[in-house]
Amino acid sequence: MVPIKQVFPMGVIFISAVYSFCLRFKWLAIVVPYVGDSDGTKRGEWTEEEDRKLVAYIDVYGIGDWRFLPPKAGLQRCGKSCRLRWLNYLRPGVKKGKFTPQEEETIISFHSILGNRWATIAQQMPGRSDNDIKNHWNSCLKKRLERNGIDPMTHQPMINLAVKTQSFNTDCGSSSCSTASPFSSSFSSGSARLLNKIATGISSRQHGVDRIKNILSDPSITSINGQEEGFEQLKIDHGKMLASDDQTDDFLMWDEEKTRHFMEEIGVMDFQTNGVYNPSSSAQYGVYESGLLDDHLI
DNA sequence: AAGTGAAGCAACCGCGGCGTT
DNA sequence: CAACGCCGCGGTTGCTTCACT
Repeated sequence: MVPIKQVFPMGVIFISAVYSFCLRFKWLAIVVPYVGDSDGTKRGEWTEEEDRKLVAYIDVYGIGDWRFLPPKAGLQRCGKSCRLRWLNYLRPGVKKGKFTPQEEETIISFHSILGNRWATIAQQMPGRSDNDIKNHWNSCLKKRLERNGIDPMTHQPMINLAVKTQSFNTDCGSSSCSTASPFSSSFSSGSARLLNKIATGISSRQHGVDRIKNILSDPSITSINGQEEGFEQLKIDHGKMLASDDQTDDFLMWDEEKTRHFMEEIGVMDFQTNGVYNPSSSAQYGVYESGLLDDHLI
């Protein structure tokens, strides 16, 4: 008879070994089934069987009401999860694998105009889902731009912004103002919000893809000068706001009127309707023109 | 060989817009 | 016109893989 003192540690080791083994080979889902929500809907990774069911159902009945699709298809998933799985993975023509340099260039170019409007950007890239593009941006392109001294939100060299931000931090006597980073998070997030605000006005559900293409092909914003003027004005306005004491997240303070004014200045509001966007002209945004994003960096 | 961090990817969550009642 | 519910979008999280030490 083995004393309990000796059995217990052995048992613990055995159980953890089994657990690790199951986890490593994804057998845990079988050994310990994931229950999911209290209503019985399953969550987590999709199995091949579930994929087959979803594809088979959509092949026959097409995409209808996502709410009622799961029970009809014999799936214990919520409609949202089915939709996501279909759009990002199972949909015919969906392109997997690495992004080509051309695709990356296209993403950067569109992002410089549209901001984080991933769905709109995805419409310009057949086969790529918005989730795919978003993931690639967040995990790769954004960091690459940052490494090369380009603010991924404004698509402008960060050096100027850094100087301005540092002066802001110097002016700010509050201990809450971080001086560790050369870039103010509030400015970055503010810029992002501004760009998204602008993009919201010209893209997605409010306006069609054709209209966005028109914007992108508009000579008034494709000219480097026009763009620089716009950002110069942005920086001037930003500087003015920094001078004021009571505004830390300046761009949040922009109302619709001010945003519209800025958009008019950079020529976004008064666009013409002709032409098709050409990714090869992405140098127009100054990113490549600056020489900071050379071929070897891509 | 083991540990650790970065990168990549899949999926979930919460919110806002829009259509319907 | 308000309330409600669904859908789509963007942000975020968590897991796996890979590279490096």
